[in-house]
Amino acid sequence: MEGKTVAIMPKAVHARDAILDAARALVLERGVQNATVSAISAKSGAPVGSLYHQFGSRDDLVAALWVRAVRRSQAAFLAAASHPNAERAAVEAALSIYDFVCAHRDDARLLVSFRREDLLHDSRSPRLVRALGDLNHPLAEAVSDLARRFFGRATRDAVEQMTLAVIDLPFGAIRRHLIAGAEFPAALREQLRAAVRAALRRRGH
Amino acid sequence: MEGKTVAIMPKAVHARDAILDAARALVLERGVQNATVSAISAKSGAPVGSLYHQFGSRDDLVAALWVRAVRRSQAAFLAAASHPNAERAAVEAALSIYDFVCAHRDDARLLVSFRREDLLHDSRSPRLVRALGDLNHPLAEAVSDLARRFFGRATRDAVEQMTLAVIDLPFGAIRRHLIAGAEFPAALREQLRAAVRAALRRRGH
DNA sequence: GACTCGATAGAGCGAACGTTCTAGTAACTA
DNA sequence: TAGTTACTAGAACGTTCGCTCTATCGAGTC
Repeated sequence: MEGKTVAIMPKAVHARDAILDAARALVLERGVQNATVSAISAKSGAPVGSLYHQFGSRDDLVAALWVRAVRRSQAAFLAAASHPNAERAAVEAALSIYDFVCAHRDDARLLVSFRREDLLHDSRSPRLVRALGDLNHPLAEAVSDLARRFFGRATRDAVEQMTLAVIDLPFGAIRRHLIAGAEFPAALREQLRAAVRAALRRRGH
Repeated sequence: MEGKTVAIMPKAVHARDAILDAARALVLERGVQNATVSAISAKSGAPVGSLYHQFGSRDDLVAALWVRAVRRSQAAFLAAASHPNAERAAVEAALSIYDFVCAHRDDARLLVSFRREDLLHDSRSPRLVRALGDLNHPLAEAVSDLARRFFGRATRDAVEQMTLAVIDLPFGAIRRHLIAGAEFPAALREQLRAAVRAALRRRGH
């Protein structure tokens, strides 16, 4: 046997975040299907057995990657949405999505690499379905609350309109640039703000 | 060789469109990776050999599926964008995306199932790269023209702003509902129109 | 030192995939 | 009829994938 690096380093447990970072890099490089178990193993240095010991399956590993990015992106949104003034809360929450994308490019690019639904299509594991379903609860509640405060009610239509303004429009505004890997146009943030305001103003309920 | 006039091709037993429809159904059912060659073969009735005879490879087949949907979605957009009044042309072009999604649900759902980039990540075939790259030219030209007519110029910033208004915002507005498979909220079209108008009004160049 | 136990390590398994291969068929040409 | 062409047909191949299995390591406890 070759005199391998035995006993030189104190045994370092392969950190969960380091493994997820490796997986994320692979996804951003060539798409989800490029993050194979052996590729993640090679990139992170953690052997296959360790990956299964920590994550259970490849699906769960990718789901954990997704969950981490979503959690990170929600933090700023929830903070902005709690502004006492309802309109400012809504507009700032919408822009917090834009700002998150600027500040955390890799996680944001991951979130436009595939869809939550793509993780569930097999729906093999009910635990995974639950985890991913519950993920959106804090966000849905915040949007509902915004609708109640801004429109005076949280009917289905009101919540839909609020969702369009503070989630769908920001998402649409950044997606193309994010995928292309390009810098954002200088004026984009203000144009988005105008669009969000307009989507809030028109009340159909 | 020269004398060979318009050859009457023996019509294929398994029509190209029928095969693509089968592939589309598989993608919509469980995502792109569910559209395996053998699954497409089983669903369409065309044997594997025929698929390779007609499409060359699985990548090319999926690309053809994508191209067909994109071409269909562009037709209405280009027609709407040619309206003599520049603002109406822009707004109607944006709404034509919304309308296409309502009228051609399956092709629209396909277009939000994965990204053009996911077809290119391997970039094995330069021909495929070209075909997918050229796909957007008509659209890019139309948007450029809209920017010139509406803003008076087609600078990078003006084109970016027009793209945001007539493509990114409509895309963001419909994506979530399309993925969920839900009916669209009744007021969505008018809210989108307001957002598009707002995104056009603010000029930063 | 002896024992325990969670984490490390990677060779190897069965299944599924994209692709190829060779044979066969129907329609048109001459 | 014989030949040509465009397509049908599906068994078979080699690769790669997710995952399992067994052995080992090393820190903590006695």
